[in-house]
Amino acid sequence: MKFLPADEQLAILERGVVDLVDRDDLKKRLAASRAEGRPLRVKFGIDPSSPDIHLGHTVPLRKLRDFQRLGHRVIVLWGTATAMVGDPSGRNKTRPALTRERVESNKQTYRAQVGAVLDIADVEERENGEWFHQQSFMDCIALASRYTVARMLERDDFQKRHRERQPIAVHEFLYPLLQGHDSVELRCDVEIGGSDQLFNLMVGRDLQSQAGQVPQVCMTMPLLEGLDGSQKMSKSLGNYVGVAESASVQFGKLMKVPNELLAKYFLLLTDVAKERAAALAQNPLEAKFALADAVVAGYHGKDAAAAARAEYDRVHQQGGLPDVLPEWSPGADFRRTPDGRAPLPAAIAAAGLASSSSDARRLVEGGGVRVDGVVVRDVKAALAPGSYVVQVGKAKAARLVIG
RNA sequence: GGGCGGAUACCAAAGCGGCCAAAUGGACCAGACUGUAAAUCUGGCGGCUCAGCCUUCGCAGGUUCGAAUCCUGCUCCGCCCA
Repeated sequence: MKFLPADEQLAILERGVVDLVDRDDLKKRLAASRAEGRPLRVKFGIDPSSPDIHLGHTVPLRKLRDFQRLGHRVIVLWGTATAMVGDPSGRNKTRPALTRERVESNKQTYRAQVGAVLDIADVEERENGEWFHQQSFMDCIALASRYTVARMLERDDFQKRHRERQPIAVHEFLYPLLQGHDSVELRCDVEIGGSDQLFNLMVGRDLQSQAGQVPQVCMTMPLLEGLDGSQKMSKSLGNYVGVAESASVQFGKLMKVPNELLAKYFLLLTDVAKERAAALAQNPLEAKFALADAVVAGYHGKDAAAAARAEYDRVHQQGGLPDVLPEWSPGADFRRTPDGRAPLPAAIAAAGLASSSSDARRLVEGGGVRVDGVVVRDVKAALAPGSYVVQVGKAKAARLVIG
């Protein structure tokens, strides 16, 4: 493996980072690695605590990919042990512990999605259960003895919770130690994490030096705000773009990114150069198209991205229909009118275009429902046998076939 | 272990015997406007065979013609003292 000169690598690796502890150290290591032809060991820990990953998770993953492309050894550390503790970072309360089975199944779905960003075949996959599931309680005490309460309390979120008299469970104090110990076990040169992870990463340095290793370089990436523009992207908040979502869904969602966030999304989710992103920013709509194009192409390919764009154009700018129209027909238990027609609200709900027939009824009353392109406001409307295209709002549509 | 306070819809938070499917704000949905997004305005926001009916206000009982509102027990949470 031939490595690029250290400063060239550094230029790529520095893109988008928040903290780099420290830069000179990284540069030296890159130089040494090049001289010796030895790749750096770069760790990123993932606790499989929720089943799907979204663009927010891909920010550090993309950084790993940079390392991977530069020829370094990328280690994805599955936190099969730590997931059961729960990382307290950025949380204001203790989170529920997961079962071992749950962790394992989450890991499998995660793994497939991580492969969309990294070359998974060329990743060293490990899990911290390898060592933690073996260790005894005495080992745990030994680990705990390496750090003081005062130092643990330096952490912002612990400090805050302590000040506000929010409970901090004792095992939460252990989390940073576990994560740090992983770096010792793996002899990491570099660890990557979200910017809320800096403390945990730094603990790794301390534990490494105590173990006689050279402390790792810590690199943190920004947390990505979701589509609402304010809160961290998360599935539970519904402001996310999932890695596993279809091209047209991803495209549509990315077109909803707040203008203010465009530059950040370009920086962290695409390889588009800063200058080009700045030039694009002159025209937010075009910039957004370019962003959606770049991201969607990364997960689904250029053709799918182009198709998604054409579809978006048609659906949102011309009020047309999506490419894929789900089809629905009434089942045997669907209640019809005496003359065999299908009541519109019930059909809309059954077809999944509304959450309930009451909801569907309100949508009809509110003028949000079109049948074959014509707004229907009559709640009592019913569909005679035949085929209809029913649209709810701009983006939801289905073909209803009444037999 | 002792004392006090609280549990209301997705979240926050009013209501404290009938006028309560439950004020208000946020989130969300639909409409208008807009080349995207934002802002603004309008309507909606438990369910149903919908001018009516049914199920909700931590859980289980009780009082009452009538309970989210009163009583009893239970569960959980917060605060204070030890």
